[in-house]
Amino acid sequence: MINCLIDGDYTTKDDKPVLRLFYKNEEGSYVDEIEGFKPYFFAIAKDDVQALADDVIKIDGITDTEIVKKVDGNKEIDALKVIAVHPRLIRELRESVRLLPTCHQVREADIPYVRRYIIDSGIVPFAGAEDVGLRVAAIDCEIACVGQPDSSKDPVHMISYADSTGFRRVWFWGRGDVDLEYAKSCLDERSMIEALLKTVDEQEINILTGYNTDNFDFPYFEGRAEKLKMNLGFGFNNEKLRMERRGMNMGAKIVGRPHIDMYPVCRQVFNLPRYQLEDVYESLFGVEKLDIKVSQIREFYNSPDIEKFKILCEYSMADADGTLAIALRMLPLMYEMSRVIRQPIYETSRMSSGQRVEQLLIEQANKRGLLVPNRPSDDEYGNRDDTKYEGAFVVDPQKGIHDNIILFDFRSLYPSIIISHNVDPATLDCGCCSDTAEHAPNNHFFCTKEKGFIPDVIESLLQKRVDIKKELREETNKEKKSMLDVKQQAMKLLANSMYGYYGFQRARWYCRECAEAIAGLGRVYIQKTISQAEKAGFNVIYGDTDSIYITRPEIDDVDEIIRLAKDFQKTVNERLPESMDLEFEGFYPRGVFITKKRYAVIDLDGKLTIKGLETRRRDWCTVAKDTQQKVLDALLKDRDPQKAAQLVKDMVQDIKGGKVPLADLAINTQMTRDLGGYVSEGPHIAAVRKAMAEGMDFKKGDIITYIVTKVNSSAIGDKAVVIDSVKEGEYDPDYYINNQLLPAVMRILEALGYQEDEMKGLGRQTTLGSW
DNA sequence: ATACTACGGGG
DNA sequence: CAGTACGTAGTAT
Repeated sequence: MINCLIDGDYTTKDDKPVLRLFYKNEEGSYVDEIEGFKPYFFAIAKDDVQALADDVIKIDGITDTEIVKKVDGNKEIDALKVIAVHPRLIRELRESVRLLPTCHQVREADIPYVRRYIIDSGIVPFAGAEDVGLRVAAIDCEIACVGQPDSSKDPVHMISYADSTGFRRVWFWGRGDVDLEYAKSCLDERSMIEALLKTVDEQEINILTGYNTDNFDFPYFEGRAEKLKMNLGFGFNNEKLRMERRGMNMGAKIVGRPHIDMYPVCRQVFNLPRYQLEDVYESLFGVEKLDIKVSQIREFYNSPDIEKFKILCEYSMADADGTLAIALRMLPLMYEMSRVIRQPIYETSRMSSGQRVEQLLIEQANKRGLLVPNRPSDDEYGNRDDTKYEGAFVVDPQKGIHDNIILFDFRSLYPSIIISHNVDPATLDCGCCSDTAEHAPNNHFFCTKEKGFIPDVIESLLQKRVDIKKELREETNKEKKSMLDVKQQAMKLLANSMYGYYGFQRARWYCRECAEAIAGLGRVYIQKTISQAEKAGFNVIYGDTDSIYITRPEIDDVDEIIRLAKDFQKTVNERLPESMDLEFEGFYPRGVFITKKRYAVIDLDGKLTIKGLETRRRDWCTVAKDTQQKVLDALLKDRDPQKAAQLVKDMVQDIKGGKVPLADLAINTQMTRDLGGYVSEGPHIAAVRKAMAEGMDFKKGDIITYIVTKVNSSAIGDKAVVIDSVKEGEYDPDYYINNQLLPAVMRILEALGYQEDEMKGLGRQTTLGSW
């Protein structure tokens, strides 16, 4: 019988912690309660560990101490294991211990109780997840409101639901039945929400998913539940939904029935210019998902035309269906990640790659008796150098438009470098190998006698990956094959993150010298690869750290180019050590390269990858965003720089002529605090102050929509006026040309030899035609 | 020059 | 709840 751990938390009974582990097996779901696991951390003595032990045991709340042998960096030491009554006391206790005169420092005092238990117990979360029949449901809600949805006023009007058993529903209220099989009319908002809760429970759902549900749907539900005095028992045994702060975002935590928001997962795994549900769906499945404009939700919900209302139902259903499809594709990767880093999926799915690597290292360190380094304090963090390493490989791009581009990726080279050179903070510049070890270009070297911890961890990851790939080759069952493929992907993602982790300023195992050494050593391989590419007739147009873009300008036949590139890749990989791999990342029919870190390429499906040029934010006006998009389309789709330049010139004239509608010039910025809370006030707040003087009302959380008007002042704030107080044509053309339109498009057109003055109709024609 | 504030996804 | 992102860009000061 496989018992698959899907979640865990703890409660308190008689002032003692009780772990609750939520499992699913073939027979159903159950909870395992565990008592008696005591929280602990470590203390290191100034000089006398026994004296420290004598002091520590006197502190209230500490039940026991134990002197244990631990390895710290490369020294073996006597550490004091400090055992406490309850996890919630740890914060205070670690301070008391840290301040003892006999104490040098405390360690591992910030590892949450449940995580610590999973590490110590050896339990693997999501073991057998693919075999116990986990049930996944996706939900989505619609609010038919004017302006910003506000949970204290606007009710939820529609909820859609789709689960992995094939059950689908759209619930709504305030309208009569429609002839759609899945659509059900409810009495009111309350009974609609109750229908959702009941369905989740009756369908025995294990994993709840949604899209941006952490920051929208669930907080909104919570606001409504407060208003309606309802309990949101989304969890196993009706455990309540709980919103928690995770950094600057929210996390919707549902105990026993983990909620996985697909938005952060997709951001992690895919590289797209935008991450709207429609974008992700299309990039995964290659077909468009039904989509309607936000303003149409209210229009269709209130429309007397039943057909329009039906479109709204279909749209809502498509959102839940689409989210479920994405979840079913992505969750296996998250299950495997959870298994490898041995953490609950709620946390795993929301971690950055750095945090995942760190979690793996914490688990592995514990297994090997190594003390985990502390996280850097704010001071240490600030002092860690974030300038670019000298060793990193970046070349200035060949500016302009290029055709038929191949992207190769070196990221997979770095794990092998870490292993072969034994790159680790504890082996760095050891006392014994200065003469014998090979020195990296940054002049550092690594011990050749003692194997480092991190190289060892990566080696076992890569070994596992080799084993999985072998299994994969022998497996014939399609489902099992894809399961194995996901597993090897997880190993690769973790192994490939380690280089970045060394340079990550918040890392416990931060080591700038290590990151620099890896980049420097990698450069040798990269440069060798580049000269091989050039020898093979390729033109290297851009390279940055771990990737190169190459072309064959003289060949027109795309298949031929791809064939040559793959031949080249094969030759390179044959000469590389076995564990190293140059990867074929993609083929792009066209790209425009501007400067380091700034370029855009288009793939065969017409999808753009844009780096360093993004203006797709609500604090840019539509004119700037749209014109930039049109410029990129003209360059990448039509290969027509003159068309790109002309449409910018035309837009400049339109703006100058006062012809652009205010809606296209509106800038949206959120008021994130109360008026009194600002130290520095941006244009949106200046606009709010003016509007309030005229009797309008604004509050924290509102999105301020403003126009920059013609006022004789150099401060943008003086010119900013909320859109309702501005008449058509009363905008400041200079601002929109110089601060919105041109910044957005010139970063691209510059690379093609165009200058600002020319766009404004001032300068002469310069290098036109030569591009 | 430095500090502050905002962006993403969702309706 | 033993844990509070992230990297970057525009504007104010």
